[in-house]
Amino acid sequence: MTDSSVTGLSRRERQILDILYSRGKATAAEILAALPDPPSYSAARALLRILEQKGHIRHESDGPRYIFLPKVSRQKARASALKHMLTTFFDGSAAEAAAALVDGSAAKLSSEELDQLQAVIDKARKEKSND
Amino acid sequence: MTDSSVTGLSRRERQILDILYSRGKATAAEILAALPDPPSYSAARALLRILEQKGHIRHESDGPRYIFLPKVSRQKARASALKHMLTTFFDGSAAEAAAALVDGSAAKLSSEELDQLQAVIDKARKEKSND
DNA sequence: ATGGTCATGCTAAATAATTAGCATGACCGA
DNA sequence: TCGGTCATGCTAATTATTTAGCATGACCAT
Repeated sequence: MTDSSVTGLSRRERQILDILYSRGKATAAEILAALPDPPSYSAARALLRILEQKGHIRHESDGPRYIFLPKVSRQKARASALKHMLTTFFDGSAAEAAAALVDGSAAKLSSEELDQLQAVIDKARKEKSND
Repeated sequence: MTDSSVTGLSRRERQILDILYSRGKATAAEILAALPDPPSYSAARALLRILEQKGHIRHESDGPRYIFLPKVSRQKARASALKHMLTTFFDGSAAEAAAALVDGSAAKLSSEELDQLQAVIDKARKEKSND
């Protein structure tokens, strides 16, 4: 896993890739609309071409237009993003990060969500005893 | 909270800010050493000057050299980074993100850490009942 | 006190990123 | 079938970023 998957992207490239990861897939027009401080359509297209050429995204044809998708799965991208976040902001501690998510003002978890998370913890405990 | 705090940085600027957030503070030489594909010392210095001018970092004097620090607290930077990560990779769900942290291959949590996290969840439940 | 080391600042050049312009082709409705 | 709309691709120019070079000053050891 190269670090350049994160650091190797220019600002616009990142913005576009973020949009694609949050939406799963999108047309050029949708991406343009979602871009902060949106440039011309041409500019967006050019970026998409570059991203594709670099191997970060691919496209499918949907009739007259293209649908763009990330080439690396959301799962994998997630994992590297989390890892990067851990080392940058949490001294590598997943526990602290998880706590910040539950505790943090950014989130209000429902009791259902708390239950789910509880289940994940219990599962982790169980797996631990099987070592 | 402007989005540009994230998207408004160039590649090198981000790399440097990440280093500063992960270490808390650093000298120019340390930052240079930590940079991926490190440029010249002069180049690193120039970036630091720009970041300072843009208001992202500041410096203190430690004898003959400067110590650079982020201007926005780690806490706040954390919060925006988490938020951004949630919307990009977890459909805004903090619960899913927390689960990924506990469950994910990126992390092996100790039972102590699991206990801590458990406590945070219990606390959240309790606060919920006080609504 | 002189030369080496290590820090700083500033500036200009090279490189990379971003942008818009224009050409082309498919399709649909008048 | 003609004209408008909306896609596409390619290319060149602008703008931003990144880079290294050089000057200066402090400090330490010879």
